[in-house]
Amino acid sequence: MRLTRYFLPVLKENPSEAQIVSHRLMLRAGMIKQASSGIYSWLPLGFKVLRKIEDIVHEEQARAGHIAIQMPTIQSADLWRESGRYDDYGEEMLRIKDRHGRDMLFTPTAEELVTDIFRAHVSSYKDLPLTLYQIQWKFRDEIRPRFGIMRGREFYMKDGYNFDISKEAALHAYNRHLVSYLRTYERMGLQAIPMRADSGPIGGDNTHEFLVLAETGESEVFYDSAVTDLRFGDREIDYADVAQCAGVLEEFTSRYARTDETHDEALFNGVPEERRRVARGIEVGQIFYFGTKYSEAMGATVQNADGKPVPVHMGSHGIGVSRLLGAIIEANHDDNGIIWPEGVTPFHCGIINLKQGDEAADGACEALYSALTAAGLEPLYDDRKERAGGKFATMDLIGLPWRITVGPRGLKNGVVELTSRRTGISEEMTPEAAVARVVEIYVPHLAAGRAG
RNA sequence: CGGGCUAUGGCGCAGUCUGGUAGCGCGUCCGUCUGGGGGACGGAAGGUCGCAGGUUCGAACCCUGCUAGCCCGACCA
Repeated sequence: MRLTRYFLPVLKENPSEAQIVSHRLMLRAGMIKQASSGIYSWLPLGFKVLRKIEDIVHEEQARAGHIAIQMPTIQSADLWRESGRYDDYGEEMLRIKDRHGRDMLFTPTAEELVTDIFRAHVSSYKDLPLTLYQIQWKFRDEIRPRFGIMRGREFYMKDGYNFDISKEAALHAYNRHLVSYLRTYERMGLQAIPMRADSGPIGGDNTHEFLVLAETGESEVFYDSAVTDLRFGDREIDYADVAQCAGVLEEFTSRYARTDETHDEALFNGVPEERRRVARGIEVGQIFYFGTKYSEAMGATVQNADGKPVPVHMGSHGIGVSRLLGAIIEANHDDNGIIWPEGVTPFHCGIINLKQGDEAADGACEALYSALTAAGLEPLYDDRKERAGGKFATMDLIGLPWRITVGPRGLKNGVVELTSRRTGISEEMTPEAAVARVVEIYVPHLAAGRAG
């Protein structure tokens, strides 16, 4: 993309409404625009990152054997009355009446609808296990939206639902989700720590929240610092392997790690003092096993091997897709702007032409642009007739992890400059070497996507 | 939902107390000189001052009502 043809309305000054860094930077980098309280339009740069995150979630869901569907945002109240949640959910649920006066609602989650789909079409244990998921807009009418998209009213969320014949099978699904979530977050450059959590209105006993440590997090968290040393890495995983998935769960959840909701001071004191940490975290996902709560209320049964109807065991699992943008920025920024992890960056590499109109500089930039594009990468070429300072400031603000700087001075010696946004370290090299290096950097990230 | 506050050009703000031609900085557009971290100079566009009513010869400013948004708290993925 050439910046002169793109739509990137960056702001030099901080909008007064934004309090936390991710909100400020998203507004300044021209990623979002508030439409009303807690509701945002996604501008090109923000939308691009949102889709990158969404792609990673889809890829990892597919890898775990889960199946994508799409359910409506506006639902009839009838199903919600059937489960009893129409009254339980409270003011947070946005209720709407259609022209006939029928009660409708804007979905805050979809257990009822997916259970309705299931009971209509699945009747045999042979069709299990089954996990259906969607990535869809949700609405929760927060009393007080804040922190930009981190706590908006409208938000984009992956919600998945597993259907299994037994508690044992459903717990495997639970473990499988935990594993797939660890992979998902790690691909986004995030460390999200599973912590024992509270189930809230979803119900159920088994539940973990995934938290990204950040000073601006809304939850107070207590953990054994040993959990921050855990990495999923590139280990091979067989999602059908019950013992292996259970092993990962054990590895990642055996140490103390809880939010303030479930914090137990006595247990926490059992952690060696030098490893006890109290911090704040942003919740970016949660997994639940809730058994037969919805299947019994809504009659979602299958016939087992003996021909007897039994209610299915279910769980639901969410990833806050739009919220992840905020969490990623909270965890990856400096005074000059965002620093995108390679896995989610809107463009792989920036190209700065220090002297637009200079024949050598223009030509070298065009050649770099073509070479990167041909290698399957998306560069963002700042071809504006701006001064160098302005170009650097914009590039730093929008946070592309790699930047190639091209100027007449360097070109006289046959070199351009490759700079890491994260470390600030620059290296001079030939344009060909710079392209090769950038391509090499992205090889694992592109491969991770294809493998899904 | 309690408490506090705000609304003036795309963004940040002054002007309101004390009514009298709507301003500043940044950004945007045009031009010239520039050119390796937001440069200089010259020109220009852009605002029914959140909405409705009232007071007044005259309202961004005073009065009444409404709406929207922000912050703290409780709540929450």
